[in-house]
Amino acid sequence: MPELAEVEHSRRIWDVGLGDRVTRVEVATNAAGRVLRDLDVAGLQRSLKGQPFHSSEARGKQLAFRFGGDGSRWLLIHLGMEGSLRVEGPTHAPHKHDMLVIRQAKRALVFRDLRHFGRVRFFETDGTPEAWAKLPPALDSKAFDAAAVGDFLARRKRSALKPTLLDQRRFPGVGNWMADEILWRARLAPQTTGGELSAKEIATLTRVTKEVARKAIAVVTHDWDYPKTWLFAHRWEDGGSCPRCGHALARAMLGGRRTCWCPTCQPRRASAFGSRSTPKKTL
DNA sequence: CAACCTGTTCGCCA
DNA sequence: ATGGCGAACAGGTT
Repeated sequence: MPELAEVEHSRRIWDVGLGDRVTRVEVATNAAGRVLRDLDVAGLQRSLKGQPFHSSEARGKQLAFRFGGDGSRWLLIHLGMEGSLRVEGPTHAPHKHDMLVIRQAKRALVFRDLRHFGRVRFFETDGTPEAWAKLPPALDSKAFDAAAVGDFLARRKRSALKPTLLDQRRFPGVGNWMADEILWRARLAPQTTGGELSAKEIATLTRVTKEVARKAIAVVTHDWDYPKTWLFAHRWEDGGSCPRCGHALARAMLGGRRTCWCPTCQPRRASAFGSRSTPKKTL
């Protein structure tokens, strides 16, 4: 479940190969039509061969690995649902779900994706590839503020907050568990609609989103052990209870996603009942 | 063994 | 044009 923090962690895994030259690039020969769609494989192999690994960057759930002395060769990877980056020995024999194997003299940098929900793209350009430049403002950026969140919620005033938080165009990096963690901290029921929030609640939601993003990255960087004070540590358990008030956690499908919340810390509003019915009024 | 789960995209509908 | 929502996608696990 690669979300923002796991993606940032994944980025660092390949960093052991920074500065070293690529000797060879191998791609999955079968079952990779989806992950490698629109990828010019021959062009990628030709372009990376002999080039040093220049730098890496993560934005939300997106990863960029740049190659070449000037970093002009951009390998963009999205891990999908269960994709992972790994470092194997120089003689690594590709696993059947290894979508990409970038060989260097001392190691192999591997992108493995069992579910084939990931995506690999490649661009060679003097500037920044458009696919990278047009990514939305990161959660920790100044542009991600209460005004931006408020605008977004205003356009989704009848949508539940849970699916809205999963929208990568405004909340890049937020995934299923982060969305639940954010709503729990903000004391907002996941069924609450965007139009129901006060200005103060929008400010809280924005602040908490930044906080969860920052702390999740810090946790992953240090010991990968999410504190028991987080909803995250309890949401997977059968039964689990709220780490704040001890009440039994509630679970339901919302927007097609398994959702966990505390019914007492995150009370539903009267107007939220029946929110799945068709709106009778539009503006 | 069919259902499940996950993030994104796509298609359809209003 | 835009929002909302369900289906599709892949395949290991239950």
